[in-house]
Amino acid sequence: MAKAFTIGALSRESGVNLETIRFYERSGLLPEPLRSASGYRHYQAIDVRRLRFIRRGRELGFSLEEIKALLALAGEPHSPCAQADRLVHEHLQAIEARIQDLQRMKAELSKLAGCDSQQAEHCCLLEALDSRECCSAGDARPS
Amino acid sequence: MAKAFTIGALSRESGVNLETIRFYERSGLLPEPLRSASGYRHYQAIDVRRLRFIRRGRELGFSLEEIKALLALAGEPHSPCAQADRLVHEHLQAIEARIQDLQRMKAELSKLAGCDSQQAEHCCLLEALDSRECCSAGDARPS
DNA sequence: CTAAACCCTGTAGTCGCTACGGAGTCAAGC
DNA sequence: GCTTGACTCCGTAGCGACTACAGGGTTTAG
Repeated sequence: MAKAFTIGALSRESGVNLETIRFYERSGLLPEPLRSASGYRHYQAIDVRRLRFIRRGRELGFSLEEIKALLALAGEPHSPCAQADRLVHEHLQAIEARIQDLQRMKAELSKLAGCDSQQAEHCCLLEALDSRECCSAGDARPS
Repeated sequence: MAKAFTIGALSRESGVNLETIRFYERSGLLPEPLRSASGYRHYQAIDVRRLRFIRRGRELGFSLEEIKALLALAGEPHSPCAQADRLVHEHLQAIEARIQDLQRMKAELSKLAGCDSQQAEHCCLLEALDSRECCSAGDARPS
């Protein structure tokens, strides 16, 4: 009755790479599935759901450890979800910090871009890396 | 005359971890330095400068391979800096893409945050991971 | 002279996969 | 029954950018 999937079918169904599925099993994110006589893994619908959960978590930037924790929380129907909420908030903060980081990089890089000197020794871009000064700084050379 | 640095001094001077310096040497970013009779590395001021260049590149998010390329360009005084500029532009695009990515994550996570159900089975947060639906979706529960 | 601080090499761990090699298994067509 | 091709198995190694040992040798200050 219950439809069984081979690992290839599970991969197609869940959108998770086949080798990644085996990796998740080794990592303890997926339980060890039943096996056929010849040792082939056999999965059920619930595994598709679990894998999609994991995939979605990855798309949202959670680490595998965080996803493991979320899965454990989801499996405990009577535990409060405050912990899950805390995980989300921490993760949000990490993402915001990362965005700040990248925006700082972007701003600095934008200042460097557009140098078209014909000689590397006058390239404000390479100089900027050298000296932390940018084209627009006091002793800038014409570029 | 030329002040020589041990690896520890170079580390303090450049702000790059001592083990990382050795790693950069193995990776071909730093030339192999002179050695004392007992095998200790001896560095010069130019190495401090080179390491700072690398550090600055890392702060701007360049990969070690990209930094290697930039260093090569900086060492070629007569080559045009157009190549360096292209590297910077490509890197800028990658950063912008990454920011977009993170902002998408942030937006989705923000929708999930704030659930305070007392039971995981009603936690919109975990459900959202399960079903791709969020609290604010049609069948949202009071939270 | 001794102890602390430094340095050496080589190797293994992190994270989240991905890719291989070399084997065994299964289903379909002839 | 036999072949072919697609699938699966396992174990291991690679990526990038470090970081952290272990188990030694060296230098320096008191």
